[in-house]
This record gives sequence, C-alpha cells and structure tokens, in this order.
Amino acid sequence: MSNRLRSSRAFTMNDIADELKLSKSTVSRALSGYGRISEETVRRVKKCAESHGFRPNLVAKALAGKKTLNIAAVMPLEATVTQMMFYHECLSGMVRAASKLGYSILVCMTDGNDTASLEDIVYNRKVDAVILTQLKQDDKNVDFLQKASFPFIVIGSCNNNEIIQVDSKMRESCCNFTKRCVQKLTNDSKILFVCGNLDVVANKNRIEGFMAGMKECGINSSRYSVCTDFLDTEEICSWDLILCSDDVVCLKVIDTLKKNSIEVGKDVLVASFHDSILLEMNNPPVSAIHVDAFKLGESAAGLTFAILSGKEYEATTYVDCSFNMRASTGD
Amino acid sequence: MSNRLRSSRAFTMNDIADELKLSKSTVSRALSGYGRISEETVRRVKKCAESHGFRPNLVAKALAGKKTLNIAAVMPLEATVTQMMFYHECLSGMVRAASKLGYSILVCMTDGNDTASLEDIVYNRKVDAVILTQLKQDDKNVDFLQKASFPFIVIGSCNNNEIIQVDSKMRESCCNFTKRCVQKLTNDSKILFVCGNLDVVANKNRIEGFMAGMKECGINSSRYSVCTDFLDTEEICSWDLILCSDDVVCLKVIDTLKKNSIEVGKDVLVASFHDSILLEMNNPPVSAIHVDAFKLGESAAGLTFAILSGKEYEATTYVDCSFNMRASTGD
DNA sequence: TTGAAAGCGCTAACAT
DNA sequence: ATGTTAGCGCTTTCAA
Repeated sequence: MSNRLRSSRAFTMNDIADELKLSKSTVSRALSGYGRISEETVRRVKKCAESHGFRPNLVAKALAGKKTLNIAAVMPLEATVTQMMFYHECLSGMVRAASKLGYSILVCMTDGNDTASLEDIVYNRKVDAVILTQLKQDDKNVDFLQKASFPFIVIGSCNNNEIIQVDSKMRESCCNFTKRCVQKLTNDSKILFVCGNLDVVANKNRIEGFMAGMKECGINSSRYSVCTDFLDTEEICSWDLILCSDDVVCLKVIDTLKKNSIEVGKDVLVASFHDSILLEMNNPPVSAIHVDAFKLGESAAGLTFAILSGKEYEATTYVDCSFNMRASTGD
Repeated sequence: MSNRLRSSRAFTMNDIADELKLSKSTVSRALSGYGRISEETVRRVKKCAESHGFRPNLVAKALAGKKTLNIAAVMPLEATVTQMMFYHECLSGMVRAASKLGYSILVCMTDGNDTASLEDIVYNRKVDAVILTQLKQDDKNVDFLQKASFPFIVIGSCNNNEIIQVDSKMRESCCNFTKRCVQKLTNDSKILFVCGNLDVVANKNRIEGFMAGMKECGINSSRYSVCTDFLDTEEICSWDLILCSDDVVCLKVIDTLKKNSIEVGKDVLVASFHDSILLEMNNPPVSAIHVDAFKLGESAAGLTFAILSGKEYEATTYVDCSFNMRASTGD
C-alpha cells in the first residue's frame, strides 16, 4: 500500500475489472450495490478489491456524480473562549457524523459580514452544502446562500422558518430555567437579566425566554430588569437573582460582585443561560443551561446529508438542553 | 449566477471555447498562463470568462491534475479549554493562508492513537497533504504518514529532524523566560516547575528549557524541583517562584495557593510557559509566554503549499514567542 | 500560437 | 446479469 498513494498509478476499478475479466461498470455496480448483480460476482469483486486494498477515488466519483462529498462548516474568525469551545465540539460532532456518511468537513472562517470566503468555497464547488453556526442579525452569509439557492442549514437559533435548522429550544429552556431559579426566591425579590451582544440571534431568544419565565411566574416588570452591561447598573447590590446570557457575561458579573464583597450563592443567586467549564470550575460553581454542542454538530451533519440525498427530514431538529444546577443558586 | 450552481449545467471552459471558436486546450492555457499564447487570445478568453462569471470546476481540475487542492488539519477530539483556543486560532491561520493559495482546509479529528480517521481521509484521496498539531510521544499518525510516504508537516515541537515542522522555539523561550522570572528572586530562593502531561512533546521541551534556564542562572538542583502534580507536593508554601507548563496547570496551582492563603505575586511569584485569556483575566494577571497560534497556522499552510508545489523550503520554520509580563511576577 | 485527442477514475443510460 | 459507451470538466502531450 505504502507508495501507491504517491506513485503515478493507484489501484483502480479498472484494474479490478481487468483482473476479473469484467467490465468496469460491473465492478462499479458490485461495489456500490446498485443494479442487479449476481451474488457471486459481488463476492469476487469485493474480495479482489479488499485483497488489493482498493480505495475508490472520491475525486473521480465526485466529478462523475457532480458532487464533492464535502460540506462546509462556517465559523467566525473571532470568538470568545466559550464560543471557541462550542465550535470545537460542534466541529467534532460534524466531522464524526459526516465521515460515517462518507462526507468530509471543510472549514470556512468568516469575519462577520464578509461573505467572500464562503462565496469562494461555494463558487469553486468545493462543497455540496454549508452548515452555518452562530447567526448574526441579517446574516450576510444567509442572504448569499439563499440568493444562490445553495443548500445550507443553520446550527442555533435563527428566527426564520424558511431556514432549515438544528436548534436547542433556547427560548423554552431559558424560560424553564428562569422559573427553576426563581423558585429559590421570596415574593418581593428582584431579578436582573444581563445580556450579551444583541446582534447574536441566540441572545434575543434568551431575553424572550427570560421574559416568558417572568410572565409565567407572575412577576411583573417592577420586580425585574434587563441590561447589557452590569457595570452600568448603579444598584449593584439590589438584586436577589442575576441571570446572565452566557458564561463570559456571567464571569464578569461575578467578578464585579466579588469586588463589591457581595457573596455569590448567598447574598445573591447567579446563573447563566450558557454553560462552560469556566462556570463549572468557578468558585462557587455556577448553575447553567447546558447545550450538547457535539450532538448539535452531529445532527447538523446528519440533516445535511439527508437533504443532499433527497431523504425526508424535518425542517427544524431540536437537541435537548439540560440544567446543571450548582452552588451559585444554592443548589 | 444564481441558479447555475444548482442547475444541471454550469458554464465551463468548453462553453468559452465554443463562444470564442477556440479549442478548449487553448482556453485552458490562456486561463492557466502556461504555454505560449498570444496576448490577444488571453485577453479575449479572460474577458469572456469574466463576463460569464466563469469559475473552474476544481473537482475536474483535481482529477486531471491528480491533486485535490485540500489540506487536512488534524486535531484531537478531546482538548482542554486552552488547547481548543489554540487550535481554533491555528485553524484560522491555516484557512486564511490556504485560501490565499487556492487550497482549502479539511478537518480530521482523531482521539489519541486511533489513526482510522486520518487513514480514511488519506486513502480516500481527499487531501494532498496533512498538517498535524500537538504531537504525542510516538505519535501513530506520524508513523502512518511516514509509512505511506504521504506529505505532512507538524505544528509544534516534535523532536525529530526528519519531520518538517513549524515550531515556536519553545525550549529557548522557556529558558529565557525562566531567566527573566528568576531575576526577581534573591540568591537563596527556591523554584518549582509544575509540568503537565509528559506525553505531550511540548512539555518535554518546556522542562528542558526550564533546566537550561536553571543552569544558565547558576542555580543548582538543591534550589529547584520539578513535579507533575502540585497537590502532591507537601511543601506548598516553601517556594518563591512557581513556573507552570501551561495555563491550565497554572490555574490549578493558583487555586491551591489561594486555598492556602498564599498570595500570588507577593508571597510567591507564579508564571506560565503558555499564555491564554484565562491567565490574562486572572486576578492577579499571570505572566506567561505567548505563542502566536494564528501565525503558526499561517506558516504551516504556507510551508505545506511550498512543499506541494516543489518550491524550496526550510525544514523547520520558527515563529517567535513573546513574553507577557504581568502582576503575578511582580511586573 | 493553436488544435486534436487522450486521459484522470468513476457513474449511468442503454444495449445485450 | 453483464458489457458498451459516453460523459463529468479539466490538463497535457503531441501534432499542425
């Protein structure tokens, strides 16, 4: 096997055909399983293929089949620690699922609103479909893909039913998580929601989930507030529960609290709508909603495959969230 | 342009040839720039191509040219926070550099010693070369690639001159950084080096760098010690300077110190041989060696391209490290 | 300087 | 059930 890869001539279906005195189409069929073929021939072909360590040339297959067997994963060039971890896990999931289905994952990095990289990959026909992560409001990549009517799906919230997506029931989870946290409070306690960049679609859903939670708990607007920067809040010590959109925001809040000698988990309960190892390792550990990014990635790749192979699929696939309740909320 | 991508027929070199009453080989040459062609023809062809938004089919090009124009980036399935960030930046660098050179990056995730995923990608001819990151001792992927004599390079230390690599002068930097930190100490102070997993090649180099630093400072073995788990050290409070192999190790050490009411930056100086946002954001901020992962990725892709196109290249490319001196060492 | 033709390795319609 | 043939879109000799 060694130098065949680098040598001028690899072992091809033609070679199998020659060796077995068959035509290459027969070999092709025997190997692919399509069309009527005698059991006997299939066995012979497979045996021959195996004994020679035959590997189909996917490039040729791609050319003949007018497809690349590649899927692009789009991720932002700049990312917070948390996001990077999320993407890494997502990517692992995609790669894992894709390779089982005969596909590979090609990386595309875009910095915000510049669609040039993605356009290159699409126009150069390097991939059959695209998986987008972490959509921005009015995402340019989405516009481009829609205009080009190129197959794509989105991981994460995107507030658009026309777009096929794999999501985590963010809104619903945030609502339930909020209710869960509120249980610890008395009837006159005050609640703050500190939210990160509103340009991120997920954060819009988190706010909505939070609001829904307030409503369902019968808490009116006099008892809660929403802000995007905790430091701008004058009344740092007037809250009983502080919910944060994600772990980075949350750690900043905790830092500010510490500096003001307010004890997390005692003087004030704190929780995050997005979990990460940073929260788990914090002192005290912080309660948070956990999204299984690996599974999101896997589902995304699986869904993409279904679309490409004309199988049936559901417009939106949901991956469950779980709650990790920890000391920061007195659990 | 819109639906041409999805339609049965894209605009090809053949179409250009027809439209211009030329042969497709002429068109190919005009576009590629190889072979003698009249200025005039080149102009006409290029103009026609442009006006139709012609994009070469890279799959066909790959098949004809026996290359894929893809490079595989191999990263571990499991990784610490720090490693993920490192890979993400590396990946960004690779993608950036590769796309400028007409290549794409394909992701391969391997969990430790299982080379199956990489073998698949290589034997399926999905890539022309491989970029490995974070080598293990006796890395199986390296073995496989060498046996298959498939082109590859390594990012990070790998202690093997036969392997083409992009590295960060880890040993040298650690030595200098150690010396830099020691400057703050008195003549009888004691130094500890806490090292992470020795299975990681980089850590071996870090130890060597540390030792070299000790030697060059004229500090003999009675004044320093090396361990792999700080908690196992009985004499937690007997050190004046604690150097750590990376940020994760470092944060654990700091945590232990805090629990023992030992003040970092005052009672004891602490520094890390690997920087990350976690150290930068720590209280107090921790001094560390900073490696530009993005640049490592860029160089790796550039080097790979040079190899594939038969250009000249240096066996080992070095990317500079910088020192971020912060409060943990009294800076 | 340009054209003709073969080939890259595989698929698929059509024929046997 | 198997063979024949014609592509897929590009590169690359070899002729002209």
